[in-house]
Amino acid sequence: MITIKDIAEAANVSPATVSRVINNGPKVGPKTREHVKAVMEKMGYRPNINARALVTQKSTSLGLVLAELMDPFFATYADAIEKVARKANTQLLMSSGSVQAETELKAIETLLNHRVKAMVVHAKFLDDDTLIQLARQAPGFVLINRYIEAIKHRCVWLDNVAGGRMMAEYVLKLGHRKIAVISSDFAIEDRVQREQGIRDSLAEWGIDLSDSQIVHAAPNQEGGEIAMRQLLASGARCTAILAYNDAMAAGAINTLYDHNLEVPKDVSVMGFDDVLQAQFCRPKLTTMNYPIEWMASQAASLALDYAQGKQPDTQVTYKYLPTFVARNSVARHTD
Amino acid sequence: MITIKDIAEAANVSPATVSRVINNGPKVGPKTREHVKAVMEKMGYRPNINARALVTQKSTSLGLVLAELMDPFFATYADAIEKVARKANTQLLMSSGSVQAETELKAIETLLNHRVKAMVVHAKFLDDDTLIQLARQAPGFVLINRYIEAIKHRCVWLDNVAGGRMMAEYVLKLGHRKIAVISSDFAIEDRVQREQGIRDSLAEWGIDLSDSQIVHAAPNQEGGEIAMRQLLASGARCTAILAYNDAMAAGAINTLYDHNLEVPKDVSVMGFDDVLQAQFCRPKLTTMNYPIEWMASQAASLALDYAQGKQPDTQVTYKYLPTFVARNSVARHTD
DNA sequence: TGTTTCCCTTGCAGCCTTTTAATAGTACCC
DNA sequence: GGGTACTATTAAAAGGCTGCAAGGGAAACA
Repeated sequence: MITIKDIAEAANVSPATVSRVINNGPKVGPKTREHVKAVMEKMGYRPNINARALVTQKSTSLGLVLAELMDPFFATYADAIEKVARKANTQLLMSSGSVQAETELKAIETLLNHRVKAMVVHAKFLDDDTLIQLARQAPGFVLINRYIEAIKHRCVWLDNVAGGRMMAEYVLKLGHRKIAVISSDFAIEDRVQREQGIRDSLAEWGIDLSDSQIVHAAPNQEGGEIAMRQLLASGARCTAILAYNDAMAAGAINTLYDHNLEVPKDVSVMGFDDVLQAQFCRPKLTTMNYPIEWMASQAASLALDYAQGKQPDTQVTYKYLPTFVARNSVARHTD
Repeated sequence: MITIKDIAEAANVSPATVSRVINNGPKVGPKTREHVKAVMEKMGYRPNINARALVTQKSTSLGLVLAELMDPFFATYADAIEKVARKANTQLLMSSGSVQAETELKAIETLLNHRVKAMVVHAKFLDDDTLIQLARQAPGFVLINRYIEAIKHRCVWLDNVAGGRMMAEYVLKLGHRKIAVISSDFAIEDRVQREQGIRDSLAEWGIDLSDSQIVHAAPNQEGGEIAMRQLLASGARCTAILAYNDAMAAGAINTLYDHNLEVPKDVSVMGFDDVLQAQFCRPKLTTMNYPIEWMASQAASLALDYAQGKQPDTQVTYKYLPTFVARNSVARHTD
């Protein structure tokens, strides 16, 4: 592999000059610059990013931690980050596998070992203290979909409680009173918060959510199917189902169809996230839009900014609200 | 940031010894090893991957080039690669944006600049010669979804012609004779090959595919809708539609519904790829399964092997065949 | 012509690791 | 106790690049 030294020799200048040409630095005469460029071109020079990272003490890549690319939610998230990275002329260093505390930690540490200064981290299993401590090690460490007070200016998160409330209020206003919840069985705060929001809202209308009206299963389509079957089997009659996400909602709809119940005529079903699946589903899902694209963009920009030494704006907070998306899976309830 | 030298000092040994402890190298006494380990733990040492990459002359990361993460096809592809990477204990260095020759080239060059030895490349726009030349620069350069004779042992590809044939044969055997094709308008070989396969098969049955029976549009749901509208508007009556991919098939179905045509009762529609969407669609899509997961795994393993100096097996070829997936969007045709 | 100024260019040190060749140390055998 | 045969350890160089401080040359001025 051909180095900066080879170029310097071939062009009859010093490595330092070549370096400056490469980095478009100042203090290089125009004719020298052209000449060096020509030599580089001719010899097919490739800067060694590793050497550069070593000497400059930082990696140009943007780190990314997520759970699983197959999940359309994460795909959207990763895609948004990637777009920011591309615009900023850096690549993504991806550390996937955030499905349990141990792997999550490993993913983040890998990025730190690479001396990545900017990273967007999706971590649901590590505890607050660990994350705070890790955040200290990279100036551009930004947490997405999670809020930790001590590092709040590095958190880009969704108000899940509000999201839960919005779901419940919507179906309540449409006349539904018998409401069931299909939630995730993952031990993460999102689901607890959304359930909380739903409970709060129902309580305000004087409705109590009994244990039989809330079932937990894996947060995917199959889980939705299973949960719905369980709900039907338990005999709990309801006119509206609030699902933890679109996949579960889609699963619930499948099961309902199998039981000859039409959506939304007989039962209304509401999703969350508004991933592509919500539009492919029949009927198209009424759901809450999780503005993950914006959030991810925001998080990536923030990470890049902090990595470059920008100080956090103490005024701003990066809390996002889901927005309501009306489609065809929820209908007014009339007796 | 704390370095190997700091550890060496604190532990009263030389950097070389520390290095050997880190890498589980030989020639270190057990008590020294333990001691050094303890010091590293205590001081929170993090190996500098960049320095390591510089001295060893290679990056441990696995490179990945693709078009767009949002596309479920690519998400599946990336996910499969990521799984292999994780198992091999390396991270992904992702260079996205392979949507035109220029960005494709840039993506690959970025990886080469990182001295990545293993990479899986999805490139549809660069010409053969350029790719051959680039492949020379990384021992573990593997091309996916493309076949180039000169570097065939580095190509993991799908037989698209055979795929096209299979589609056509299936609907022909079900009695369809009036067949239309909704294809992509991208200038890539896949679509040409699939169309070729379809034409070949039809020709064997004495059927000619007229120009009015094949329309091109963007390879997504909207493109499918547009193409289908165009087809209907042109008055070309047909009983079976062969789509370039599942998204286009789903779009076509939408348009058909809008025109009060039922799928598959009135018109059969067949997709390609078998992405998640094929299952979410109503009716569920009959389609061709593109074994991208297996192919991606294969490609990643191959890349890693080659990067480690393994010689290509000249006997083996990495051609894959799509498989037929029967669901509910295609029916027998009866007059 | 001699000096100053300014701009362009260079030499060198340093970034952190790995690795090779050499050294110090230990154990063993005769 | 001197020599051999290892083993554990170290010093030093290398890897490619950047950035600082300093050097060189030419133009401009006196």
